[in-house]
Amino acid sequence: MQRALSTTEIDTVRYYWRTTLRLPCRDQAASPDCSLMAGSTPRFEIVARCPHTRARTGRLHTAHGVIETPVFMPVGTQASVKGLTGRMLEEELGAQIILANTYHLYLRPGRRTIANLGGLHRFMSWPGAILTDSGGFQVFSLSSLRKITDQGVVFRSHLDGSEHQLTPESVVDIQCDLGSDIMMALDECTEYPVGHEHARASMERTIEWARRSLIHWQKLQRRAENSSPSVEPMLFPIVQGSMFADLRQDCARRLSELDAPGYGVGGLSVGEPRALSFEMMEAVEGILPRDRPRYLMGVGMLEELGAYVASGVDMMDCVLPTRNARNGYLFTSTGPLIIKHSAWSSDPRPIDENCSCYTCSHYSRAYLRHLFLAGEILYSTLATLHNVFIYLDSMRKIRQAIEIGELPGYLARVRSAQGSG
RNA sequence: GGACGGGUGGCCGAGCGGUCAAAGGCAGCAGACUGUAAAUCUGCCGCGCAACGCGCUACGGAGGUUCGAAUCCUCCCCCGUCCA
Repeated sequence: MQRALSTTEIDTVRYYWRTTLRLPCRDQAASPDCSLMAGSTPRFEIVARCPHTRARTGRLHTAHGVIETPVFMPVGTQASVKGLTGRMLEEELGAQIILANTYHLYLRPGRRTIANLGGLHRFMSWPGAILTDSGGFQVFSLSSLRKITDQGVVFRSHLDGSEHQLTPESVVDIQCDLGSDIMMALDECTEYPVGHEHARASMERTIEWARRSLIHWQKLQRRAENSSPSVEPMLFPIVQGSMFADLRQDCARRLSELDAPGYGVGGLSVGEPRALSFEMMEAVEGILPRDRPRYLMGVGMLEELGAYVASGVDMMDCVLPTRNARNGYLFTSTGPLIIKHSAWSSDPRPIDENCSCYTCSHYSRAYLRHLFLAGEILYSTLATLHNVFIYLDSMRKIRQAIEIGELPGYLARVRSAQGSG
């Protein structure tokens, strides 16, 4: 299970990415101008690089639109960003891409149901791009309900207890059925803390699974060569290695050989101190190909987004804006606001006076507090709308700051404002 | 007027001689949440303290029985249902 890729395998996979996916070759893409060469549509164009940090802005092309990076992707695990309609996501929030989850949708309503109804986009009426997580996170979060084997993961369904095996190959198949724009390879999201040896074994398995995923995906593509849509889905492998820089780097190096269209960095924010998460991201930043998007999975707090972008992250997702909204934790430009606090019981101000979201331009803290305490459904919608807005708006501002070369100044201003609330 | 049933901490409601400052729920007050088993979970929640202990006040009111009463007895005051 820990064997290295054979040269032939690496070549096949590389060939596949460059032809079928029309990826620019890595050397070309090292220069932003080259990556825009005529005659081929690069999947990821770098638009601007920050002169002071590792940050960059870019454009990631999918069958469901172009994604401006760095991007924050709202999480819609069960084909729903909880509390929001597609129109809110699209029109109020300007979201370009959201997440959904393979494990959850496989269990319910099932891959065939979604495929028969025209795929996930049509099923949930979402016109933008969809990234599907593989179920690797559930290896971590449902650890009591699964068993890892070399073949894959056997889950006992959290819904009805039935047994299901997910393999790197089947997870690609399911994501194809769903019609994902960006598929994630099955990985093992390691718990924290673990010893070096455990982390190494887990990382080796993740690499092996990534290799199998890519080869399987390539076979599927060959079979469907003639009926391929103009823009194919992408498949991202995931860097693991727990909190060990040497393992992270080894993993990044070996996954880079696969020449994938993008890379996930997983297994962070699983309980470790924040400084470690940054350290792990920084450890792999210089190793992952610079011309491919890097997706930092499951991260983070509003005030951390900029720092991760500065360390070279292009894509992020996190349940915090949606889950915390429902639980009464609202993000603002001046720090968190806990809506249930009695201090807001008759406060006419919006959640955040600097925010231009629908919620902030129509409703007071007092009203939202009332809705929260009364258990009204509307609360969740308005709160989620606000939290997701402020995340996406923050990313918009980060992109602008990068493009005018002023990211460090912007980040410093955000930091000082966050502490002033 | 009579017969039952009942009055418990902000509310509902268990307890029916000691282990009761009194279960549980709600409300209230705070905290947590990071590729979502989450509209969830945790803590506090009579008052006062040099507070993992002590003191005070408390189960409608007043007496009583008992080493000991929210729990048993007597009277009184309320509330509900039914019968006149």
